[in-house]
Order: sequence, then C-alpha cells, then structure tokens
Amino acid sequence: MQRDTVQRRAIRGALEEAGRPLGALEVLEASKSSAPGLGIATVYRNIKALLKEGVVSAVELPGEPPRYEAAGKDHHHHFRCSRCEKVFELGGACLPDLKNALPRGFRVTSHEVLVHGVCASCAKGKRQ
Amino acid sequence: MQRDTVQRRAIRGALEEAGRPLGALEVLEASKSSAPGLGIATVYRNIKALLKEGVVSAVELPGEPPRYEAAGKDHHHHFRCSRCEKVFELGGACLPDLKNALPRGFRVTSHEVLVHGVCASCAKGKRQ
DNA sequence: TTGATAATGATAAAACATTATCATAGATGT
DNA sequence: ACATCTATGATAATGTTTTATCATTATCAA
Repeated sequence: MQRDTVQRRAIRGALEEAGRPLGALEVLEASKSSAPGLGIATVYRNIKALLKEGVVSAVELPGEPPRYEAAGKDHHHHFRCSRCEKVFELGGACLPDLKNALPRGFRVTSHEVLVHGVCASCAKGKRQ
Repeated sequence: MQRDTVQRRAIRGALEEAGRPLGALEVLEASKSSAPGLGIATVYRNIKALLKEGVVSAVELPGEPPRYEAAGKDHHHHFRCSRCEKVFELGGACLPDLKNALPRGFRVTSHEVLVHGVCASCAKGKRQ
C-alpha cells in the first residue's frame, strides 16, 4: 500500500470530507464518483491500510458493522439516527467523573457513548 | 415455550443470579452445572423466549455479540473488562443533559454508555 | 518507454454468531 | 401409565461482513 492510486485517493477523500463516520458501503458509494468501477474489496483493503497508518479510526457500534472516520479529532461521541441509520459526530457531551460509580478496584481506560434518536433531516420527514 | 424444563430453569436462573450481563456461551457454561448436557441451541432458544417475555433484556455491545441480563432494572450502563472480557453493571453514572451538544433538529430517544477498563479481579493479577 | 511489481476488481472463501432441521426425550393432562 | 406434542441436542444451514485468491491493470523508478 504505497502507490498513489485513484481509488486510494478517492477512499481517503471520502472519509475526510464526510464529516461523519462512514460504513464500508457508504465509503464505496461516496468514492464511486471519483473512482468509477471501484470494488468493495479495495475499499476494505484501503480502510485497513488507513487504520494502520493512523489516518482513520474505527467507530464500533453495537450490533452493526463499524464506521470509519478521520482520526485525530478531539474526544467526542456519536449519534445514530434510527431512521436513516447514519451516524453523526457529537461534540461537547461527555460523562461526568466516574469515580463514585465504579466498583472498588476497577480501572478505567476509556469510554464511549452512543446516543440514539432521529436526525434533523429524518425528523423533517425527508426520505433520507 | 411453555413447559417447565430443567434447561429452561437453569438458563433463567443463570441469568438472574449472574449479577452481570452474560453472553450466550457464558449462559451455557453457567447453566451446565444445573443442566448437564445442555446445548447451545437451547440456550439461544430460551434467551429468545425470555426476551419476548420481557424477563431478560439484551445488552448490545460495540463489535461483539450481545450479553443478556435480568430485565426491569433501573437505568444503568456497563463496564467491560478488556482483560477477561466480562461485562459488569455500572450504576450511578450517566450523561448530563444533551441539549447543548445536539445539532439543531436532532431528537434523542435513548443512549448507552460503555466504559472500558480492567476489573478489580484482573487488576489484582488474578487469572480471571 | 519499459520492466518490476503493487494495487485493483470480481468473486470465492472464511469467519462468526445465530437459526433451522429433525429424530428423540421428556413434560403435561387425563 | 398413556398419549400427545413441546423442548431438546447435535449439527447443518444461514446470513453477513470481511478477507483471500488470482488474473489483469496501472504506478513509478530508471
């Protein structure tokens, strides 16, 4: 994974410009305009490479395949629209101090929050 | 699913007495003492039935199969030990008001929090 | 421009948790 | 105890996402 290809640029571009985490198929769709004929295998290959490079990070979700977003952002969480199933970034909301909630002896390394609901677009009754 | 069987009682008992959410295989293990020869299919069948009855509820986790816990508890979240991979209940910690963090027009229906870390037992260096 | 070889696309295969199948065992009402 | 018919256990099948394979294409240094 060291050559500069249309596909690779398209995939990386799609992830960087999406503004929200994308699933593998979403990446495929978003990249097709700049890389016609793009195949899903190439999407997976490049996502994996971008993860290893640290350019992209995975957003794991309960019960469904991971989304991917540009790495290096400030700490944030996510919102999943139950209607269109898109995931959005959610800045500014975070957990309070956990000390009192933790059982004795437990050590925290990280945490994640997922908010469920309906996004603005879907709430307005739009198709997507 | 209307007859009273050893297997059914064992599975339900395991879930009610675990004190933490169990995965399907954990349920199998925990139930085997009271129901020798128990098969995984029966575990899945009964978990499904217990879910429908509302006796048990699913705890969905990012990137791995759901755990199951006794239903009807107060709002709470979960802690996952990255060493033994067990999931524990975490009472008392919750999100602050989300109003300011939400994009305009987004509606919230629910949320979930998962705290990652090391449980007391693993932190002490125990095997499990 | 060419040659070496990495990357791609199509698709088969893998990995997984979960569900279906089916013969048999066992719970229930009489 | 009997007859009925649900629940079980073993395992094949499914559904889904991801990875491997491999012939072909395209990048890039010389």
